[in-house]
Amino acid sequence: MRLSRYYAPTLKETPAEAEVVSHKLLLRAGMIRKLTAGIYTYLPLGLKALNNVANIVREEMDRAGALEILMPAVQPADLWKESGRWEFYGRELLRFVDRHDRESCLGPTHEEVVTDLVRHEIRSYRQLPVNLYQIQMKFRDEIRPRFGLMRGREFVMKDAYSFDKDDAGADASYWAMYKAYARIFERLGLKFRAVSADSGAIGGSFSHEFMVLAATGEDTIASCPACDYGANLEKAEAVCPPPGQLAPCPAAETVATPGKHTVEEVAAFLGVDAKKIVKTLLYVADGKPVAALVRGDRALNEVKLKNLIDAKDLRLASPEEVVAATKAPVGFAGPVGLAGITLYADQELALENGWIVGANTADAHLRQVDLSRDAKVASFTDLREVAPGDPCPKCGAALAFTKGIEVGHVFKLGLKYSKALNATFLDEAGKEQFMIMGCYGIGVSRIVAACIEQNNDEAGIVFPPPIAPFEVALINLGPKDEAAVAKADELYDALNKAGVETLLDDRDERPGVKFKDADLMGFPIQLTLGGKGLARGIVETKDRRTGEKGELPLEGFLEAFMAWRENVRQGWGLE
RNA sequence: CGGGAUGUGGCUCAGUCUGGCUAGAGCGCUGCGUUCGGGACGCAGAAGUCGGAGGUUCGAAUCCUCUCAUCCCGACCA
Repeated sequence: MRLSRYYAPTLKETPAEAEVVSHKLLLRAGMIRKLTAGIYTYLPLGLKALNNVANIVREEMDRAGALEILMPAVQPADLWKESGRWEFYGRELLRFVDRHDRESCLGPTHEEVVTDLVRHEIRSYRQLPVNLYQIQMKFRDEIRPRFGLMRGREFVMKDAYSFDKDDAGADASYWAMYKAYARIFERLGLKFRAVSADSGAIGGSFSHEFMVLAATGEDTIASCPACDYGANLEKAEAVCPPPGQLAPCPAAETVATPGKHTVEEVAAFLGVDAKKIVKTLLYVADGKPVAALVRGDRALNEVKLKNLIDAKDLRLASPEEVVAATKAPVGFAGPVGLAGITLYADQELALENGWIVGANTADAHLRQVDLSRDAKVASFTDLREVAPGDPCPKCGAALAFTKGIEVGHVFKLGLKYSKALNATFLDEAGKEQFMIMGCYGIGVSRIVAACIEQNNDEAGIVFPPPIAPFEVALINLGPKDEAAVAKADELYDALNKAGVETLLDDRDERPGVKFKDADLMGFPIQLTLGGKGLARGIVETKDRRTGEKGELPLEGFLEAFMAWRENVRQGWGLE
């Protein structure tokens, strides 16, 4: 492709709307343009990058035995009512009525549609397993779309669904997808990590997330440097010794703590460690107040609490609600005498006695509290957030934290949808059984953004070769010099014939402009053809990732180029 | 949805607090000339209902009310 006839409007300045680096660079490099909040047009360069990702995903899905289909974006409400998600999916499901007043929605995911498809066709265990996938535009009416392609309302997703006749088969399908995903991210040239994860609203028994590592990632990954344990912080288990016999403690007593609301203030005022204090957090779960107790120096993991009590909606109580529940201002809530509110304690709180807790009275705390004696705790379970340095649940080594961007998620769904939608088959014994499902998503458009979050510098994007819209930018510094033009055309043709996608910058621009644009757009390889080099019979080279410059002879160029290109690819960790 | 902020040529912003002449700058764009190895320079030009509606005022980009949009922080998620 010739840049002079391409549509890649680059921007010198960053549009005010962009905050994160991938969004800024995608706009600046002329890859995307916003239509409205969370909805973007892919320009030629952006689309090429997107398609490069999609094609690798497709190849690996095919290799893993999945079959590509294409399902509709518009879906009837009836199906969603049948699965129960019409009520429960929430306002992210974009609903509308058509001219016949039929309720419909734009698909945010396709469990209902595939399950409906399969239940009509598959009758026998002989037809199983089957794994169907698609690469398609999803719509989720996000409360707050943000960060450009990172969280759009419309986004390209690869979603696959497996149906198996038994649990062993379902596990095999799951791990086949897991392996395919690992291959995909390796082939894309991205640094990633697979971690065990919470299965969230989609439901199911277990799941893994694939995270692209990037300092700007929204998710925190707790991973073990010694073994292969890795988990999303939401899911990471806290290790806790089993509770022993607790020494009895004297009767609880009230102590004045005037104006001391926070754990830190109370600890400092009483001259004790925050570890001796119990934090009482009031939440509203599906409209009902609940209290969660964690040690003063710990953070509550809301996902764990939500899963424990199986709540659909969980939020921190407002100050007014706290006052209503505890009869005391915020900061003095405690587990003792909290009438009508279920208490859930972190497992660590069963290990010791003599806690300091809020007194449910302004400016007062209780000490010498025995939680089993003085309060009615419903359960002691893992509720806290893991912290860096905590022991690995598998091997005990100190966990380290890194930031990542979730780009893929594999779920073992089990019977959730097959039961809801009655997807059954006859087994060997002629007995009707529910199919066992798995679902597997990859955020194709998000990968493009995540890839840029991971690979960029001051000058712009640094695309890994497999994702780059063009692998090579061929810069002709002398677009008016016939000899240079002829040579540029010759190299351009040779590269394209050799299967190396090349963008020829044949614009009548000053050299600086061309260099800046090539850097910004992030092509892995830059070749510069200028008067100086031409006279000496060489082309200049630049590896965008390392910034390293070199030369290649014009005589026997292609061969020398292909060899050097191999080095560049190896630098990316590609085969 | 709760909290915070912003809307002024295509882009980045100044001007708004303290109302007042023809609304400015840089980038970009068009033409001409000089340039030409890391976002050139000169000259000439095109381009703005100051997000929208209503109000206050002799007079509104500026003050008031409403509204729309966008961005950031939270809950959700590929």
